[in-house]
Amino acid sequence: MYGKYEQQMKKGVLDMLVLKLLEQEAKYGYQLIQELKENSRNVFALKEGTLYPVLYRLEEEGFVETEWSKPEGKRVARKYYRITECGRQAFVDISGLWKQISMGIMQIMGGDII
Amino acid sequence: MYGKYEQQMKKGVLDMLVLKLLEQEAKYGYQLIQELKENSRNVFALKEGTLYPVLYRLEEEGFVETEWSKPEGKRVARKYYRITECGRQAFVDISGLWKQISMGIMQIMGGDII
DNA sequence: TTTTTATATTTAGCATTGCTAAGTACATAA
DNA sequence: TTATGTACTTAGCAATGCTAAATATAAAAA
Repeated sequence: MYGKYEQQMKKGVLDMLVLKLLEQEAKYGYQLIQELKENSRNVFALKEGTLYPVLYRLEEEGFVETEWSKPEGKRVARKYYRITECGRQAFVDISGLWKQISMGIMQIMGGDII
Repeated sequence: MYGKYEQQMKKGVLDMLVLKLLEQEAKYGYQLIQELKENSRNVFALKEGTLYPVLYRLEEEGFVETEWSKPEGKRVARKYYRITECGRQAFVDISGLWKQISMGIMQIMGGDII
């Protein structure tokens, strides 16, 4: 019914969420999809066609670096994404922005958001 | 620097914020711009070219109705926007969606958002 | 009277990004 | 030999916030 709002509201935060998950250790695309879905309790259940373009963008901007590797016993090779120093700084700045904006929203929404 | 993220993060919430401000009483465009800016402490400082298309959309979707009126002593006529019953229901649903999504974000972000 | 200013609305066109949908590739299991 | 599960890629659409500029009017200033 209001699906278009859901889509729009997610804009701009995916980069931040992916950087967050990469803060601890390098991960590959499929893994990120699973973790986003689990950690957000199904709110961010992305299709591949949504996540991979995010990763390519992050790489272009220099926020992550990639490396192919095929762990033994695994079916196919995986492309691991590792956050860069630049990416860590971006994460700090972008999440600061999100704090600011979500505070602005809460101030307008008042009691309607708890 | 990260201005594009700011722009994207605001997507989808403007409709909700405008409906929230219209919940109490009918208001006109310029007034909404000022209130959004003040209430959000400068986070949502919209140009006219941003707000008016939002209002037209809300009208098309039947969430608001409009009426021109020129209060005495005022310079120009104003177009007042009044929320409809349908708009009130939409507000409830859209703000529910925002709660859900922002909760999802917080769950992934953990301590980075407080 | 004429010009300036403040108020208020409208519109055109761009950039970004989440989505659907489809396709590729390969190793293991049936 | 075929089917399945894992993993990555790409094309193209839809939605919306932004910049920029134009229009209109009445009150105030010159």
